[in-house]
Amino acid sequence: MNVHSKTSSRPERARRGRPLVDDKRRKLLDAALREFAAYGYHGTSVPEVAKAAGVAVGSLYHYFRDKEALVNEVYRDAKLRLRAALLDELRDHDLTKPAEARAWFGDIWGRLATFAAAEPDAFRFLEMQDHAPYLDAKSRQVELSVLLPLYTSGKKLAREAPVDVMIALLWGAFVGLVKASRLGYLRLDDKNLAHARDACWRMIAEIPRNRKG
Amino acid sequence: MNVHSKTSSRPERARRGRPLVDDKRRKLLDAALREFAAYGYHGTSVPEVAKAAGVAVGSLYHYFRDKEALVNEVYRDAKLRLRAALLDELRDHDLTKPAEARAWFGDIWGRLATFAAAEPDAFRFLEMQDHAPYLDAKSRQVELSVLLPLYTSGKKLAREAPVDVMIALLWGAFVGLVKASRLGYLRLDDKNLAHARDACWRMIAEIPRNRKG
Amino acid sequence: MNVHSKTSSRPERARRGRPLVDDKRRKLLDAALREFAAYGYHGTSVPEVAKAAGVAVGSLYHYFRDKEALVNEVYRDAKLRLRAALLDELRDHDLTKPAEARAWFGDIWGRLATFAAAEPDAFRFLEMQDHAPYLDAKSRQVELSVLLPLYTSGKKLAREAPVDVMIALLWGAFVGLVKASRLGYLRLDDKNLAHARDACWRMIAEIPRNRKG
Amino acid sequence: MNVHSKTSSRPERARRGRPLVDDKRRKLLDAALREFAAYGYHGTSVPEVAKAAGVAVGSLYHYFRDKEALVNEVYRDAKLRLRAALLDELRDHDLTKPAEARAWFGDIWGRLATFAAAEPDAFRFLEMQDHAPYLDAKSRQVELSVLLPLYTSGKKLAREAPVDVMIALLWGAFVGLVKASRLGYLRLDDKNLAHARDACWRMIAEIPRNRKG
DNA sequence: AATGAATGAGACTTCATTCAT
DNA sequence: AATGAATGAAGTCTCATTCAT
Repeated sequence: MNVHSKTSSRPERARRGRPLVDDKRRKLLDAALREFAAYGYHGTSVPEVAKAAGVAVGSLYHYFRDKEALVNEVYRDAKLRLRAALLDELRDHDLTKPAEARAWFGDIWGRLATFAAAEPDAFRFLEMQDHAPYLDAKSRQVELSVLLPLYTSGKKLAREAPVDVMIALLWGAFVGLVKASRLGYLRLDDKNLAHARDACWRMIAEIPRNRKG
Repeated sequence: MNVHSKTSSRPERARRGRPLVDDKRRKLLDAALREFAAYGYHGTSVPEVAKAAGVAVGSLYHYFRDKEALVNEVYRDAKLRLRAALLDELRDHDLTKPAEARAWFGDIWGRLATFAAAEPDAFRFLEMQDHAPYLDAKSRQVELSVLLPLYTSGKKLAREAPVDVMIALLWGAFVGLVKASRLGYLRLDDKNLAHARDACWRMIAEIPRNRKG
Repeated sequence: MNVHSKTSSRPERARRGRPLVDDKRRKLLDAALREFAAYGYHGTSVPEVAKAAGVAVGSLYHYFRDKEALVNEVYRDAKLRLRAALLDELRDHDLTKPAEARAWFGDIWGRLATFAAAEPDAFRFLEMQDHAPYLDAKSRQVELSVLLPLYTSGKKLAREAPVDVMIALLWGAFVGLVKASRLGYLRLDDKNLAHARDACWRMIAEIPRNRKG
Repeated sequence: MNVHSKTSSRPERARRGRPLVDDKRRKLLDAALREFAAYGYHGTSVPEVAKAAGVAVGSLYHYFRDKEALVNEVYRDAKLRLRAALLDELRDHDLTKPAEARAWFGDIWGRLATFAAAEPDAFRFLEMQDHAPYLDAKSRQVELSVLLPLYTSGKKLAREAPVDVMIALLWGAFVGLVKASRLGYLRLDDKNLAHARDACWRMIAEIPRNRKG
């Protein structure tokens, strides 16, 4: 069920004695993500997380200093998986060529859609609320490591419009789409996804002025 | 009792005996909005709200049955102000005519931007998290009363793309913009707002058919 | 039963509504003193104190920020009563005259004995352990306000021996006496108290050298 | 590494294979004494002790049934070292002769001072609090084995004053001295120690009868 | 013998809610 | 209407102790 252990933040240190089989740490991260995604940070209690992970409360505190350390690890864990889904092995494009830019965008969009579908909890948690109040420096670092590559790519694409604005709009649009789907306002099928993708491409791809002349 | 019409929190009606100055109910709604916007529903305590309103806890419970009733009223209060800001006295347009459609959109966009700037707490609260878990029937009714007019207008505008998808994208894009601004990723000045508006218009305005011909 | 309300640290601010009759704050301080005296700070739980005071746990936190604030207030409360018992209305003596010095000491000793008998919990608590780890600045101030007058008086009395040493010995001797009595090693009756008083007087009253000549 | 091994609870039996260096039991007793002396019984956690001893928690429970058994062993261990320091090889005096009595007292005092200086943690722990609540029968036996010889010697010395009172005063005075020194109220140098010794001698040495004649 | 992950009771503290004044 | 003291359930976290390895 869980395929993303590899991207966990803890290095795979050599184990003595205890088997990796029933990795309580992993179970706790997964359970916490589910609960936080469903009820928010403040709406989730620590015993709730422990129970969902099938672990005693005390054990949770063996792996995480406190509740805040737990959210931070959950956050980084999810964010890093999002980054991987979005950026890993992304083909090198020449974004100045319209056709390649379009293909690049289609790729990104597909990855986003795949991630949102494969890991609804991770996506929901990452977008559900202001994490700022409890994120630590390390988590903010991870946050940037996702944004910066997007800005860099965006720079090559943008002509007039400010990249930051375009990224905010695009990201917000996709989040709005998923949110509306979750609330039952629409169905996120392939057709709708394609429509949305094209609409978003129109949004960020400016019509070249000189093309008209 | 309180209709909070003018977008401002204080209605202007003529008072007789009791001074308007001490409208505790209004103070509580305003304070609660501020706190909920800043810390979320679960992150805000009832005594905190009472204190921020300069009112005793007991009094809060005189005006609102419990915390849940309070959020619901805060939610409706804010949402109705948003609806008013968005839809009140909206000129009747013939959305099938491109120019008028464009003007209509510009109007909507301006109203949104004005609301987000004038009532940052209301905007933030309304978009900050999943309210579903505690919203009652009446609140959901209000939610719909904002969405339906948009859908209706959208229908007239849309040709191929599904309205629900377009609304979700547009709404999400604007929310993303404000969120990015709040987090310090960009500055929401007139120039950026205009860029964003144009980009969003490109997103929802479909390519005219005759262009293909 | 409780005669020391007057020395409580809280000023007698004008009360509205609620009666002073069942002063929960006072009850909590008294109960806490009893429990702390019996089991020590770390050996006493907050619910234990609340229960002993006949009050709900939550109420305790209404009066005291946390457990540490509680001990500090208990400490100051007890220490101030000790100071009052020891120093209030102490007659002015000319400590350079042997007879008056002796009378002064007899007075002090009697006051100490009275206090230890009247408030065994207060005496035990104050001497039972190192309070340093949790005492705040205000409490340390109170601590000094008891010691300084003793040092001042001691200065007038002492000829050769260092005052600080003499005070430490005297204080320790009395504490040892009370402790031994509590542990059942001796009975603290008037006869023994008189013996002890005379012994302690011999300890601190140096034999004048010139008397021999 | 450990200077008080001689009085340690472990007899010096001839060792074969395992080196004495890694005597975990000893390390645990020492670490526990340090922690208990610093934070008290209830203020010290078992994992804390294990960590300070450089030993796993599980191992601690291999050597001591539980926390209470541990304090009891620490208590006896320290108390026996105190007894040894105080009474071992104490010369036989004829305490009825004033000069010998004085010498005997000087010896005792010196031993006390040496012990307090050499083993501050042991001294502090033994005097820091009421151990009664957790001491078992065996520990109380040890307690008596220190007191009884003192009482016996005291009997020979005392004429009028009750021995128990004198011992309590003397012991308390010395404890008060060390405590005041630890709290920074005075410096425990040779001069002050000599002053204190003389003062205490005055306290317990009764005025010769013939002075009255 | 040794380890330290695992446990759950219980510690400290907060908070939604009530109610006497 | 208004107050805020009072309550106890529930939240976060610690700790003595056990046990598989």
